[in-house]
Amino acid sequence: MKKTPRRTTIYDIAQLADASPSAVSSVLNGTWKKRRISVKLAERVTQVAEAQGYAVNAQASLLRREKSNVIGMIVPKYDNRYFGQIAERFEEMARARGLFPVVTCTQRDPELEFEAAKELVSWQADCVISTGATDPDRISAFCSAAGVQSLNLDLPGTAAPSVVSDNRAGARVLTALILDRCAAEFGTSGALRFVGGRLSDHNSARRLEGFLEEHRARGIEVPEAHVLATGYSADKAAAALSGFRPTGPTGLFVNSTIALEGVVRWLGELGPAMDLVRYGCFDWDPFGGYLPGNVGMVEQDVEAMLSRVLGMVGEEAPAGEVSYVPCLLREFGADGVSPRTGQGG
Amino acid sequence: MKKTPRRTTIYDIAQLADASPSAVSSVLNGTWKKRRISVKLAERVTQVAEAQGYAVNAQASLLRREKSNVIGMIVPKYDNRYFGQIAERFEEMARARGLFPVVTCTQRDPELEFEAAKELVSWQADCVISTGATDPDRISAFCSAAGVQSLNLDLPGTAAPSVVSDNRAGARVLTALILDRCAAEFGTSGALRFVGGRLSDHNSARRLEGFLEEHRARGIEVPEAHVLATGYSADKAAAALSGFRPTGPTGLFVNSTIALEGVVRWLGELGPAMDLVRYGCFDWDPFGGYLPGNVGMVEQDVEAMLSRVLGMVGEEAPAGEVSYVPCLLREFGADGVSPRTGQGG
DNA sequence: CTTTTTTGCACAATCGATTGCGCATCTTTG
DNA sequence: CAAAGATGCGCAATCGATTGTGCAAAAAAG
Repeated sequence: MKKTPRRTTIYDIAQLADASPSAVSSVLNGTWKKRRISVKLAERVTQVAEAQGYAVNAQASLLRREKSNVIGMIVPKYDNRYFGQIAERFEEMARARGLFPVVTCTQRDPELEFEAAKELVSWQADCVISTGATDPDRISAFCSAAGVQSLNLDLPGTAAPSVVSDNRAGARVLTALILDRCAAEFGTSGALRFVGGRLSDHNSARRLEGFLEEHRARGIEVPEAHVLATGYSADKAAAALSGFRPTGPTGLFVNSTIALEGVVRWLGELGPAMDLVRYGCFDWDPFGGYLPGNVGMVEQDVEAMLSRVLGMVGEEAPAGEVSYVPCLLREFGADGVSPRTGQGG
Repeated sequence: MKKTPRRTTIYDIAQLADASPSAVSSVLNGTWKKRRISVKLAERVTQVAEAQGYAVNAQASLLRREKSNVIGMIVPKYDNRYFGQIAERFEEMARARGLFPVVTCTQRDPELEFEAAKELVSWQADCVISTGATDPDRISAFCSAAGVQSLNLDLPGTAAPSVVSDNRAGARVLTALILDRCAAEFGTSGALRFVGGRLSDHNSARRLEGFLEEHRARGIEVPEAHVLATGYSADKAAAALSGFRPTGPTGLFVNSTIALEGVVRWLGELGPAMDLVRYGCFDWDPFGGYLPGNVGMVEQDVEAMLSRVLGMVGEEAPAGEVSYVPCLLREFGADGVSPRTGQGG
């Protein structure tokens, strides 16, 4: 355990174990049976390597190989349950498939997204997955020029295959739940308000579709003023609601947990009028169910999305193809447990 | 934009730009002035590279360099605000310092932690940061044998310098807050209950110290049965409380947001008795402030911790040295806003 | 005891970028 | 116009691991 100025290499080990570098290499990477190295030498090498605290130089190793098994993912944020789960489960599932996951967080910054993707290509990633990217097509174009596969997750693109939640169906089921609960608890069920997100965003647009669809199916008209998709931040959601003081039963469709933060802030300032409000949220958070007035949340099926996207790694698929994954609805307060699936066409 | 079977290399570019590979290399990595390459050639090369969608082969590049500027971090989970923030801010801050952050999530699995650290060394990381690691010393030993710097974050080790929150002081301030609020709202202030975590865990042990210290300072004795540090999970926290039905004013010190999930579950089953309960939580979550009965949360100062730990990269520091970072207290319900600092000695 | 086969291992080229060195050409100086 | 210096760029070695190939020695076959 002396301080070596340079890291130990297979050459050092070769010398110590009285073997050749090629023998050492094959022993340490497991190809030694095929190279007919004796068990005796293999054990000797392994021991020396262990004793020296050897770790392969991934750079040298990957430089020589043709496949890197590195799989890159860019993610906008780690600070909410959804993306946190995606990153965490992705690493786990990729590892289970013998791949080397490299995840990097790009803060919803389009420029950073592109730089990060480029960096992943530099690291010889075999595939780059763009999660919730603002400009996935730019990334796909670059990857395709570099001969690297790219896939989109959470937000679709046109230049690579995409896996996204079935936002429309999920939103419709959530809308139905909120309307039902308002009806059950208040007897009345006017049009809900749609809070948070931005309609230029694909997912928000799909959710609004589902939201409107369910209203239409019930013959409820949604006034334009009920659509408060003013942006992705707690402040913006709170600001959008700030002028509104409910005087009767009120239902909200909250579009993301970040918007939910703004909604509960607004609720807190409402005083007793807050008892007139019921809401549901698209996206799940463990504390969501304990917030007063919350009737349910939609959880996106991260596991299913990831296994679908990982199944596409190394496969050919048409560029614009979009694969929809059903969401799960978690209802609170009524029976409280069993999630029902936001299936649908 | 034709599909190249192999990625573009400097040799391809050299040919297209009618230059030598060494010229191309120096142009693309910015050292071309020092190598007296003409602006004309530099521009030509840059253009060809752009047109070909060139991205350096990081493997080849790093193999030749002596410093990689790669800085690795292992993190137990992404699924709570604290670690999510750490990962996210770490990437940002490291990048700002010209480093290449590589973060990997190890699920609190000691074996996986070690494997991940080894992998980071393979990637030629100049420094490995172990965050919340169960066995940081093992990682440090390996790194030191490989000649790689290692640092500990969140949980201290003895084989490398550590940066941790001042858990004791933070816990004491939180304890004081809960006791004060119980006194203010109920008039009485018996001993709180300490819920969640495990005392074999360094941070939990320090927090319990602060908890007991504040009680002692107020002359309040803490019955042994009030310490419910039964583990790190919502279920365990809920189970620890399940037999308990408060009959009078009750205060809880909740040790982590994961335990808080269990506590609010328990609260939900309490019915009206839940109005007798006030609690505070060590660790912050954006929805925490809206949970009924929550008087405050301690937020660890991620920014400060990271800038301190990043400041140690490349520096010599005594192995066992522990650097304590003050926490921030966020109070809810009373004035609700200004965080006061969990300073103290 | 040969010939053939198998076993066990080493040699050397290679992956792509970096970089010390050196050689032309061009410019300036005396 | 020659000598000295500056400018512009290419050559080739190098980083550490992988892998096709080849060559002894040992074992098996005849």
